[in-house]
Amino acid sequence: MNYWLMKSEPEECSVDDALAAKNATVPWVGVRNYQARNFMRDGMQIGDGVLFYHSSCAEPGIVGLARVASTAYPDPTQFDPQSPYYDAKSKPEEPRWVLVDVQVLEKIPNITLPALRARPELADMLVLKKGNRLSITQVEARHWQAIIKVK
DNA sequence: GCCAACGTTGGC
DNA sequence: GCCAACGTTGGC
Repeated sequence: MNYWLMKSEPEECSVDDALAAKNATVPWVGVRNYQARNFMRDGMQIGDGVLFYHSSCAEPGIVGLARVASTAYPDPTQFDPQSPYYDAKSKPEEPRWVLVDVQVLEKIPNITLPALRARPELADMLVLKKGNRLSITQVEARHWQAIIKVK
């Protein structure tokens, strides 16, 4: 069992959007970074814990608890010329990008970036590292536990 | 809108 | 394989 933090722009898919979806489950479309893709493809298992994070917004932070709800499968948006995530170089017989389904279990009061930084036990979370742009990072069990306690 | 950080691309 | 240029992310 692993834990992850997954960033989503609320304008794209907020925690409320995800909660409103069928079974509170959304396909995590649009990841176009190999490291993040590899986490989904090779690292994630159904049932893994997910911290739902809002990025590129007024109050970035952790806004929900979720779980990995599927194994990895091809991201359909890579084949859709209308999609901003379209990738002309990806072939259906050899898809370049995959995704997993993410199911929100609980919306929590926003644990903002400043609030995360204020907690010494969370200080070395990957998402808080300077220059971190990765949309999916692994979360250590101790960090997960601390956040469950704080929420 | 600015800018630091970092990933990707492409010429050589 | 190197590395400069360029593009993107994301906090502020």
